Amino acid sequence: MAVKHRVSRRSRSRSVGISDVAAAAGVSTASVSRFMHDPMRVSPKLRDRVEAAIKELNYIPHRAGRALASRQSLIVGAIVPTLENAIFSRQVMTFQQNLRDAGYTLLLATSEYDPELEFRQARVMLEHGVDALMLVGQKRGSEFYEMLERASIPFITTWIYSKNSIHPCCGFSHETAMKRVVDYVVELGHRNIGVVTGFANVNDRVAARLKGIRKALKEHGLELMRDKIAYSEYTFDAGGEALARLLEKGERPTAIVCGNDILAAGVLTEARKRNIKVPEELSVMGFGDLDIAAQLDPPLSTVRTPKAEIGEAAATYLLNSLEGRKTESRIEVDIKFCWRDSFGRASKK
Amino acid sequence: MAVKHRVSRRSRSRSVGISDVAAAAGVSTASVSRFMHDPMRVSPKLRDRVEAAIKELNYIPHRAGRALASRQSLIVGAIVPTLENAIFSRQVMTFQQNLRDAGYTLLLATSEYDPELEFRQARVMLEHGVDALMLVGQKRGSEFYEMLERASIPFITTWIYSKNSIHPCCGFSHETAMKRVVDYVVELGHRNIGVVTGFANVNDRVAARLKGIRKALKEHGLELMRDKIAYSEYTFDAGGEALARLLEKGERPTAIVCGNDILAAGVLTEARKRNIKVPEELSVMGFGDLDIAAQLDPPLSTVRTPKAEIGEAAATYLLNSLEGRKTESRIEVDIKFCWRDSFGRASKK
DNA sequence: GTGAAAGCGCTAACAC
DNA sequence: GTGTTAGCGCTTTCAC
Repeated sequence: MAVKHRVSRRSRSRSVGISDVAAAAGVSTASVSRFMHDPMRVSPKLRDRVEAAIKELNYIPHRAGRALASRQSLIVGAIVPTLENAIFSRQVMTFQQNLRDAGYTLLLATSEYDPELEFRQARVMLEHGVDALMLVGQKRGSEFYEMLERASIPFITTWIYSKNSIHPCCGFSHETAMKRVVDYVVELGHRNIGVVTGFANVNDRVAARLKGIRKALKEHGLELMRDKIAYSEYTFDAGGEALARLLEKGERPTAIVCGNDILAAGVLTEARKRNIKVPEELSVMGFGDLDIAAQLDPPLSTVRTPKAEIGEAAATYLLNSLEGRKTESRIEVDIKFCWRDSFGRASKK
Repeated sequence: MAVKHRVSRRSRSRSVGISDVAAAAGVSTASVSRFMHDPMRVSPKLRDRVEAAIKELNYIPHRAGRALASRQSLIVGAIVPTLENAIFSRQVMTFQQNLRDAGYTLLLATSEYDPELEFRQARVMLEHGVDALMLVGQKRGSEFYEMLERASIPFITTWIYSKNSIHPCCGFSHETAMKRVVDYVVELGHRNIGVVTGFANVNDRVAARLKGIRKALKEHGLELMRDKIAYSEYTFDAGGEALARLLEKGERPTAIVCGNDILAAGVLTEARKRNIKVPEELSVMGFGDLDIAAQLDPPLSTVRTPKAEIGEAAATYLLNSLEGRKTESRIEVDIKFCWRDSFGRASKK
């Protein structure tokens, strides 16, 4: 069976092509091509014959040929860090649906948060002749953007927004988001705030969030001490361990701000394990608003990010660019703060 | 900006191709091609010149050309129902990683559980000349399989397993899985068992699970009454509503068996809302073992399915087929029953 | 080991 | 409206 495929690919009796259809219908290949793209451009008589021939022969056009001749692959690429994080899988799904409705197909790769790998994947996509490309984040070497420039295809960076962004982008300001969160956290009386976050060196969104946190604290005359930050992988267990590390050092924080909901869930569990009451003794804040956030015990306060909207807006931007339509290239989406039971006022000691 | 792309695509000063490289290196295109595929097949002197030319010109080979000439796209397709369900996004991610390591790229589409759409997506993939295809489930019209047959590419159906499967497959028997679950549930003393499940008419795995449930009950002299089944969308809220519907009818079940963990989570929440104690008054069983299962309150009993393993095994099978290696085409993966606090003995009334 | 040249399946300019 | 034809960028015989 396995062998069959290999053999058959090579020696396959040249599968039916446009010329076979043309011959069967007694027309030229050009007419078949015209029929394929816009049936109304050929006469009814011819139309029927071509249609019949296509059905008869089970003709499936070969897009590689088409791509070569028309310089359009009708493929759009997307590279996301991972599909294990629901925010990206949701984004990709919506992206794909919108592309499909416009006749494009999705070439998908994951970078696993590895810049090196992301670059290689992008290169492969360009080799495949993608008509456009969606990326996550903006932090990458200049060779990357130069490569895109040379390919001169539209691309967009997502989960990033700044009015003055150098590149087209679609997202929100992580800095502003966290600034606002922490402003409110301080307002609730918290002074000793711990942070559980992903690794900032690999991910520009994490760095921006930290910046926002620091900014807010500074404005309130506070400072984010190094021993109040626990860097962690984006897993449930790592979140719990991160809290454990935080608790080992100095005075216990009254609030923990987390880089995402998975980490926050881990923190919640670890807190329960240690008999620390949430939110009475410890307030916990997530980020992302995964479906699970509201189901946790206690329900998790978090920041709702519009995952689907980002996927859709990215698709819309790229499609507009491809079709030559005028379109906004710095797209801000709304986030929402969801205050649930996991977060409360600072306990007065 | 938008316009720029369109214009530039059409009028782009023919980007650098293999002949440019050949010219720059003072060799034939054949030699460049040889160098690309196996540097050792050209002399060291020539090798250096070609390598330099490629760097110099930033040459990026165009795979459409290659695909046309070599009859290999180096693209593999995957169609899954959705990426919103973590089992599929996990599977896809692993699938993609394994493909990438072998030099293939992933073309991805979702069917949204719509057979019609799945068929169209599959067709598009064949148009793109995918070298192989991964699908979910086996229930589809014969035109579908005939189309694949004509394309004569290897494909595999996943989340399905049967020794005697007509098509290559990789998964487990949903029927056996649920039979074993229910056998045990009955052993725990449950006689009045409710089922919250997805829609069986669109999904062969759901149907198989129901079959397994019925079979187990029958062996124990029980029967699955129609009013003990609640069909539901695969969402959290729908799971809760499904439980509500079940409770409206007749005597309250002592156990609820769910089609997946999301539904089960909804059931759990609805039960709490109604002050029904889990597991004392109502036992709840999920399916799939998502990360959240163990975090729910109480921790959810469920069936662990090897999502990554399925993605990997599917990739391995397809790659083996493509490379002409002998390979098992009916692959069974192990599932594991996770008994956690949400499930207990039937209460004695 | 290397080059020349004939396509792969399709589109698009041009001529009718 | 329709057909002819010259490529698109690459691989792959086949000679040398």
